[in-house]
Amino acid sequence: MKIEDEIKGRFRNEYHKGLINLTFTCRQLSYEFYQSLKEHGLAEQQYNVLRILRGFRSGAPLSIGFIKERMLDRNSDVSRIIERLFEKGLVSRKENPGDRRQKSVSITDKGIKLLDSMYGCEKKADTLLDNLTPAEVAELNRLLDKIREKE
Amino acid sequence: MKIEDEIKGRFRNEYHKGLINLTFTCRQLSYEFYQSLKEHGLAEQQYNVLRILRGFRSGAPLSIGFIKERMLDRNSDVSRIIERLFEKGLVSRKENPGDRRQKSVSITDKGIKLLDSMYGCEKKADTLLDNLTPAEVAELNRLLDKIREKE
DNA sequence: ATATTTTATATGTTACAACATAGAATGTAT
DNA sequence: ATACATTCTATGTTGTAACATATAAAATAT
Repeated sequence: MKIEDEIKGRFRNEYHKGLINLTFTCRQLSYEFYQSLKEHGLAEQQYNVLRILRGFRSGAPLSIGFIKERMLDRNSDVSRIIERLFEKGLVSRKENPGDRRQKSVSITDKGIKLLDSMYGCEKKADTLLDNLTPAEVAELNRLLDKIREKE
Repeated sequence: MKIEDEIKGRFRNEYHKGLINLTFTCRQLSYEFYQSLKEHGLAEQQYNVLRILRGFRSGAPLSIGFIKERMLDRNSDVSRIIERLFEKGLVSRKENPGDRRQKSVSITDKGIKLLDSMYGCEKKADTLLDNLTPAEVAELNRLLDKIREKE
């Protein structure tokens, strides 16, 4: 549906409309994805952290900072996200003897099993932009990259 | 910058990349906008509510539900956002005598003055997509509308 | 070796999203 | 008129973002 019909409001100009459209679309997609995560009891950021832990399993254990750098939001509050995953038994966390400032975090077998059972969520993520043709997705990526291209 | 270089991660496919790119770009834009709001002591949702209250001033006072319908996020916790604005003296809030379930909410003079002093924020919002040409913004809007076009 | 700076993480605060539930007022059915 | 359903708002909970500050450990300077 056109954004004008979804939002009960008017736009000052096309650029304003684009901004609202971006925000609105993002929010809807994130909501749809969240619905598929919810049944597994994971919040979005917890899922992201678990995936990083699984993805870099060969380099495990990882430090909080290493995980943080790989989050979409680099200011993510990884300490507390790990804390919640730890309480659920999905990750282990110990002091790093080599550098006692750091924590050594690893995904547990339980965490791996949970992620494996969530393959459908990964599939879901890949379908969220399904309405676009490959050429359109490429164009979308180009436009988004360009938006962020500040001098 | 291309999303591949901003994110320390790999993408399963173009669609996955598009989704991450959307999320990442949105987050960056929202952050930039937030920076311009911050100096005025308003959070993003508080600003949005104030703008709705000013925009529909002719029909004031408004109910919580009316405001909620006009928020980008229709599940917004308007009760508590209004509560915070009320504490700052930016809105008034009384029981609606016509329907005592409802609250009658209006923006105060102080609220109007604050918004007037925030004209720069409005300008800021209009520049966030400045890197795109008008044709590109139109194309972006078309793509975003199409993404949401589920049967 | 001691002092200073930097790094890694934790913690506290405010604002919000998403959700569930509760309560009062209103509308509707009988 | 009374029972039931619906509407509107408030409130409680969990998870997170953004920010500031704290603290311990490590690196560096002197």
